[in-house]
Amino acid sequence: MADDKDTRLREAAEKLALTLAQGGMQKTTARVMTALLFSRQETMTAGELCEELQISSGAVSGAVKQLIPTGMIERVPAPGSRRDHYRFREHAWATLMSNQNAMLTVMKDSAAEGIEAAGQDGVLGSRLHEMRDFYAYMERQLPALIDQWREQYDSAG
Amino acid sequence: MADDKDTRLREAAEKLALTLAQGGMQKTTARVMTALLFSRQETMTAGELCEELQISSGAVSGAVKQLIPTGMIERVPAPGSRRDHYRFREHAWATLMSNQNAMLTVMKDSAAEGIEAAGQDGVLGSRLHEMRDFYAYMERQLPALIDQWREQYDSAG
DNA sequence: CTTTGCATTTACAGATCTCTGAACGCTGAG
DNA sequence: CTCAGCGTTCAGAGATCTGTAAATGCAAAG
Repeated sequence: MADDKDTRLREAAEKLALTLAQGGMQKTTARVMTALLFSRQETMTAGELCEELQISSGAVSGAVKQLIPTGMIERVPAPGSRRDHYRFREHAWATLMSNQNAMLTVMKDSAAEGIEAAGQDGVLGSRLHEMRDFYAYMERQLPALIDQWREQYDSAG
Repeated sequence: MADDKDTRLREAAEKLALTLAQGGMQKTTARVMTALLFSRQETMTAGELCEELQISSGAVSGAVKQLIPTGMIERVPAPGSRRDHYRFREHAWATLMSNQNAMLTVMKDSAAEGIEAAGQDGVLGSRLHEMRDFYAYMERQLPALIDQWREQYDSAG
């Protein structure tokens, strides 16, 4: 029974990992992330990840190396143990979306660069103008949206 | 002079393509997209894309095949010419962001699936609960944000 | 109906990426 | 100071992806 639910959990994790992989994320990286996300435990060691996902310790090391800088997971100091413990980070989703803001900035800047070279006129000018306007708008509004969610979520408990 | 600006334009296009490629988009697909985006012309033919990007016609065909379904570019009926003309689509950015809504739904559903299997309690329960709440919120608010931009942009002209 | 010009498809080759297994290095225990 | 137990790094094998060139398909023009 608990075993059955565990199976469903593992399947859900793998399914999501596959979707994320389609969307550009490294396959193993995605699997490590979803394994931590769908784990019943608070944290998992590298060894546990190896066994659960049937991958080498080198692969885990590499995945973790990609995940930590994005803020999705974190290394947890493990007193009394030499093994590294990893945990899916609190508010990771909000962090992830905030990181996407960087991409919005890139897009906006790229449009601005084009306008600088081509001017505001003509087909190209208006195309780039719309692009710059759109991303400037999103760049301003998205963080506000995330903050709103935080407030709403914190107050609702 | 115009040549100089054209160079800057082409460089800006390639630079953005590279960034998009880092973010998971196919390299050639990204190059085709940015070539159309930064083109002075309203539309470009497949042949022009081949020459500009120094790639085969097969590669163009493949890239276009990926780009059209996402709504980023469109095929333009070319009366009096057998060549296909392609154009960067109006409001493509808003479309692109709307498409991301599908991903938000996937995330929300995945969280819900996990909760169904694991319940709301425990570490896992609250982790998934936060995830579901966050994505449900974004799924509702993002389309509204895009609409707001449209209104603002249309009225400002 | 044939020809012509283009787009598309496909098989293949080349490049790239990613994992594994082993060597290496670090840190804490004894 | 040495050993044990990890994590990390690295070279190489394997798989995957992607672009090219050629064959194929299709549609308009003559």
